Amino acid sequence: MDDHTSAPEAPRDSSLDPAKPKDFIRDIIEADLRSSKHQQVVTRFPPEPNGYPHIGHAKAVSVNFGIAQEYPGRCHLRFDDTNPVKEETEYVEAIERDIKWLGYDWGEHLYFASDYFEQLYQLAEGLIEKGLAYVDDLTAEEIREYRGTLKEPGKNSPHRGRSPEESLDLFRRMRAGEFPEGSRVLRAKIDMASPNINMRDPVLYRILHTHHHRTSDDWNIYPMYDYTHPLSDAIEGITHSLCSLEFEDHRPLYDWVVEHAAVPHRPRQIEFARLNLTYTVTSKRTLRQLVEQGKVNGWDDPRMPTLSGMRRRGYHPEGIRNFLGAIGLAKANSEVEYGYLEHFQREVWNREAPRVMAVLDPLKVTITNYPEGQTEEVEAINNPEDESAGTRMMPFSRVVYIEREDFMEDPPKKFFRLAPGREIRLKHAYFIRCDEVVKDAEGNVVELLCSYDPESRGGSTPDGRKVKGTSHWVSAEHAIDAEVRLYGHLFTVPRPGATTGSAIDDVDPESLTLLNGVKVEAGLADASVGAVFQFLRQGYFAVDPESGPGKLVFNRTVTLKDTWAKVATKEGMQ
RNA sequence: AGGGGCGUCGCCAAGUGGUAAGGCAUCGGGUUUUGGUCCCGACAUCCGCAGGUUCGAGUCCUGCCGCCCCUGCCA
Repeated sequence: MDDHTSAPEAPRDSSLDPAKPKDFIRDIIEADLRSSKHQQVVTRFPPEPNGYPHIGHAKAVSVNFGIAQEYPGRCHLRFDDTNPVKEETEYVEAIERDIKWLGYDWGEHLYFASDYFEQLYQLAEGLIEKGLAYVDDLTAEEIREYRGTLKEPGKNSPHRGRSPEESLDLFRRMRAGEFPEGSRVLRAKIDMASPNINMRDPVLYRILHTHHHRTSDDWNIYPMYDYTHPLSDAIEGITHSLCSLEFEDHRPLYDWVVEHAAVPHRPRQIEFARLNLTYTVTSKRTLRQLVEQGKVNGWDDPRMPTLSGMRRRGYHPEGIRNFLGAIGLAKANSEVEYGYLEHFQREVWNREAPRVMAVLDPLKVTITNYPEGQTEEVEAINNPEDESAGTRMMPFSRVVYIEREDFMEDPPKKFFRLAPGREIRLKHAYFIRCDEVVKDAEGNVVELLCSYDPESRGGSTPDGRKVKGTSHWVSAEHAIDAEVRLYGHLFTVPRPGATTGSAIDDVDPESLTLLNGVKVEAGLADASVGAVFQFLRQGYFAVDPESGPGKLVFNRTVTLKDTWAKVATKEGMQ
């Protein structure tokens, strides 16, 4: 069975299609290539290893790796590990695994900002020597006060005029660990009156006596993002440093650092809008709260927008890539409908997923004119979209289960399924007619007594008569039990937290529905974890890792489109 | 006393002065042993608003309006 948890082949270059409109970033890159400003494009994906990657990261991944693949150049995976208090090795492993799963490859180009700590330090000394950086003794609170506000300029620190010699000495002693955390920082000397707050002598280094996941206890000072990032880009020869909109204000600082530190290469930062999805949240903080407060069952809960959650839910990386390609790349803040993501999942699974019969809410059907004790096998098509998928044999016998919602005692006009006196087809098997309805003491329908037409074997009759409905079914004697988990949106509102102020308050406590008495084809018994099937007329379902010998658990990946549900809702029937 | 961005169909999004692509959704219809898939058709006289330039403006100019981001020794 298909196990898509292994790394797929490299994504296809649909974007090389000249008919497909390009985005503003690709326009810039093509111009740079045409003018020979660059011979080859070099991008980078720079995650901080402090959380699990989610669909928002996937956009950044597909932008950076996708562009590098198209032009073609290369994309570096660089962990931005400059803050040891928040970062862990567990996350770097998760990030590497998820990028591979998405179908991208950094080859040899795996880097850590911490690899450059020594180099970065030397460049900082250079800045101090040139009088472009100084050690400041102000407290964090004082620095904040001196910074001014959005509308008022800041004022110079009393230590700003310190000589390069004195700053250098202090900086070296900071490195040596002579000072406590928070007592001093290294700052760039730029302009405390700049209208851009990022340029008001930003902090370059802070003292942190913290163990680092890679450099251990080698360092007592750690460089800030605004200093580390541009220099790492420059060191690696990144040509286009693509990041999200909130860094637009940092670009002057990015350029300042690259210009004044002693590095030869000048990368260009370009910003684009990050992905927002309705009914979901992509803030690491909120995601962490969901996990820690037990609102979900871990980072890979199928309701989570994490890539590990989506993988467990049965999402196909190709569908995610196609989605990301379809939403485009622009600078306008936007919010994409969740259903658009689902569309691309249906699109790939419709093509790929084997069809199988599973009855989610079983209703017993006894075929009264079918010989007791007899079993026969009918041939079923595995995938009408893929002839090479072939067929399989399904056991048929006197007692079968059909979906409870496929029967109505008193059907409305547009209901095409089974009802007293009506005939439907059991897919790939026979026509059956409902003769009698059996109820319990409370009046609930517990069983249907039907008769079948022996002439209709395979699903059609010699007389050519039609039925309006076709149901999936499973032989009672041969079916096996499974647990099925149905998922709805994790949140009750399209914009979690928008009105309540806290996304956690908008969590839908009923986003998970557990189904226990599900009856599935016996052939599913040895389905491998991660495999995805189409449960006929129901949707796509993925085998959950919690499955084991004698225990089958499925996660609903996405439903099929359901025109009937739409009609029924409109008619006020359901 | 601010600075940086963004506003084209319900949701994304092309468009780079020559008379509004495409996808999703929606609405009709056809095919169908999945009310799935597939196929056909409809869906912005209009581009945040108001002026102006031009033979011609979503694209240029001016002025408004609205939304997002920035005052971590986080990234």
